[in-house]
Amino acid sequence: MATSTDRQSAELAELVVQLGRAAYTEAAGEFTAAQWAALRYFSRANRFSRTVSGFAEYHATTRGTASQTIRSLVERGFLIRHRSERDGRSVVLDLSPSAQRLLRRDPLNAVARAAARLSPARREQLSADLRRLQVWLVEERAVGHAGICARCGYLVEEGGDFSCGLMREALTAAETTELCLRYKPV
Amino acid sequence: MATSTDRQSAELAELVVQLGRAAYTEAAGEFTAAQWAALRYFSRANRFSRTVSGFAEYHATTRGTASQTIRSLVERGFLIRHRSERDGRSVVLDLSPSAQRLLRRDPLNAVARAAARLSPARREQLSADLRRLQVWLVEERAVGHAGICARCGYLVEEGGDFSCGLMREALTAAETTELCLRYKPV
DNA sequence: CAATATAGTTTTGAAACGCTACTATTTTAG
DNA sequence: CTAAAATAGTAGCGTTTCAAAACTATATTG
Repeated sequence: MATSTDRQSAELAELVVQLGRAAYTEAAGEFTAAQWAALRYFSRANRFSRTVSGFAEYHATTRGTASQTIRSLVERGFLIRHRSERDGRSVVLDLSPSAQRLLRRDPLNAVARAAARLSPARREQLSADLRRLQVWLVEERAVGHAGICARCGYLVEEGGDFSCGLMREALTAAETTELCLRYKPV
Repeated sequence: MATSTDRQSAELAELVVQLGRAAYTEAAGEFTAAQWAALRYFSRANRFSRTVSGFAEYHATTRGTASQTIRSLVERGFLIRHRSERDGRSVVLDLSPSAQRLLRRDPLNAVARAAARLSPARREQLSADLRRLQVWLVEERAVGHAGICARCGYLVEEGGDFSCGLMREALTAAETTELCLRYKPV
């Protein structure tokens, strides 16, 4: 039977989709949805995650497709390739300065601006609730998801210095707010 | 300058996108994202909105693309076409019984199930906040958006009977929870 | 050191999308 | 009342996206 909880939950899910679409729908302009997603990802991901496979995993697509998306951005000068020193097979990607500027025109900013109009308490609550949904979703599918070090179970802090217990490397304070694919909820 | 409000808002926007993508990513299986969106739309939209143009507007795409998406579903027997009586140019689309059954496997249900795990108060709050974001978003772009009669300014209620003040037609109680493109916030 | 796994690229084919042009109705205006 | 303009929908075309499979190169495991 269809309860009112069901209906309300379905409505909520639909709202999420609508808001998400609002992002790449309008004013896509110079980039496709996948390209915006990549730019956004590489602006937020930490050095362990800033790879082709990392983006593929985050964006839930194949490595082949991710490779193409990224190639187009590299060719146009928005992403810069470096060989990884940790792993000879890997490539690390960084945003170019021009891409950083472009991100200010990210269509998703419209959603962010709307979110900024909420009261701090509301925003915090909303953010926490959405994260909770994400955790539940991920549980159900038994897959990993990304998160920031500051909320990660692997983060080690001693005397004001941070490091990652999994990768066994030091982290700057700024890096603890970056996105990581090895994220494990506290 | 990048304030912490900015960062948190950006994170929130990204979460919304991630959750939204979670829908059509996994288990897309038999339908594409656009097709799921169409099935969902036609299962929720009221009789004034259940048209090709209606879906095109809701899904923020062109009528041509919407027409193709819908045609594929009609050909496969998931949507049924009727001529509109109100407007000879229009086509009204209804879900077939098999499509109604299929909707139980809508990948977006995973998000809905997660939402259902929230406490009623939390869920209500979350839903209200997301709707607020949607209103702000729409304001910024000066476009319309869909909503349900129960929260619409055109809804007229007299003595337990409902009607739409814009279309000047009677509505059943059940219809007041359907989605309408002529929606005007209270 | 061989076998296997992983990172990334390339090619290929299918599908999606949007644009433009078109038909058929309906609405508006003179 | 009729001509013009607007709207609903479809059809064809070219571009782009996407994913699958095959492939190279480096790492890891036993």
